[in-house]
Amino acid sequence: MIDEDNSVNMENVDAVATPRGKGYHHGDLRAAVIAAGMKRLTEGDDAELGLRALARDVGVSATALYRHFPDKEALLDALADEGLRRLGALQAQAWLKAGGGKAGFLAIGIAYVRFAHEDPAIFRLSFTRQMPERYREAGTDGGETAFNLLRVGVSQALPQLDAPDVAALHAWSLVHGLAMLILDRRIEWDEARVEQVVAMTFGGFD
Amino acid sequence: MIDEDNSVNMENVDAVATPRGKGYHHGDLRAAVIAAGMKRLTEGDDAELGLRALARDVGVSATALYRHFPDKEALLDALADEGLRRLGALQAQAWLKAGGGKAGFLAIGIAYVRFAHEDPAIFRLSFTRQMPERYREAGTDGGETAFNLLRVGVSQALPQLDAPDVAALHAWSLVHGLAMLILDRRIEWDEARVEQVVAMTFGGFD
DNA sequence: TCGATCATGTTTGCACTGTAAACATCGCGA
DNA sequence: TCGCGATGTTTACAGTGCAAACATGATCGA
Repeated sequence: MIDEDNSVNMENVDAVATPRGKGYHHGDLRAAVIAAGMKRLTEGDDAELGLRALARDVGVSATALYRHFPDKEALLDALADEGLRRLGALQAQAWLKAGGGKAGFLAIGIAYVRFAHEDPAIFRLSFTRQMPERYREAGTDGGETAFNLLRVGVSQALPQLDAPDVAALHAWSLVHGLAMLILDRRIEWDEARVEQVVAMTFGGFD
Repeated sequence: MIDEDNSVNMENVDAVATPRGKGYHHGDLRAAVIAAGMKRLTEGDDAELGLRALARDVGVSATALYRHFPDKEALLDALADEGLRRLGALQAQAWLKAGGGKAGFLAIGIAYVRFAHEDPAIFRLSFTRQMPERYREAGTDGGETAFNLLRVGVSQALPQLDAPDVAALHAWSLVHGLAMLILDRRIEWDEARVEQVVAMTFGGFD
């Protein structure tokens, strides 16, 4: 149930709390725990991710989780990574649906903010967490996808730009800041307004 | 030691762990606790703000803090508020030093990001925390200062703009996103680059 | 000046948390 | 078939936020 790229195959994991084998051994606990965690993150904006609670969800003793994660932080890292992967998928989808180009670029930005609004707990967990060093070298970071999409989007949508990476960072910062401010209730969610703000950067280069 | 506007007078509060009276009663525990908390936040990027540790810093039993804060969350709220107040002060200072106008506006933005870089724990605590409802109505929020400065800066620096609040939100989102991405080590701190990115918005309206 | 009262501090204890250590069970390869 | 490694369980421990009962000392009315 874990693909070679480390992502969790969510289709075969309605197995939350459903041991595949009859008894002692679970089958694929790691995937089940991650699925249960994501479920908790999805419903209920303030997610309580206690080890014991998570273990109970899956139907297993608390310390069993230590066979698959060195500690709680590692578990949260895995959840964060999964969240980033979902975000990346949404962005790719938005890009395609908008037909690429400048419109697609704008769609990517809006998808970013919308994701934060619709799945606040996942977004917060995914980003509000110091990037572990191990991800810097290893290619396991699901978050790279998100930024790379932005970077590619910039250079494809605005090929005439002289400083594409600065522009990409600008775009990323803008949507990330918007997302965070909405998450922490500094500003209210208002899709129209978000589009206005994002368009100021994402559409205003030419 | 608490001014009428609820801010903590930090000059008279080298009294961390220094009871003013001789014995049982402390003098001004609330202020001392906040000072101790800010100290912990300043040194050491990952602040451990346990109630017991904080109480030990101040030289008082753990449960004494409950005479001044209903619970830990309230204590953290107070620390967050103090952090926002400091940020506001830095921004005001930057604005003045740059002589106001468009340059001052840009300086405000850079000060925002620099604060996040130099005092990461304070910045994170101040923002990564759902805004409590009580602050929405009451005027006790130190964070209003920060945003209001931006808003005022926008309208003063760019009076010809037709949608000043959208521009202000744009500016805020940009610097906030930059700050957060740096905090969570998604990107590295690089002052020159930050200036470039910020200038794209803060200097590029005319 | 005395004494009650109330804000402020302490002690004790409880439920809960992450996690280490020792033990149980299962699956697979020799 | 046996045994060993992977996986799961039980038990225990230190640390946490917090409630309750108690101690102290400052303040204010008689």
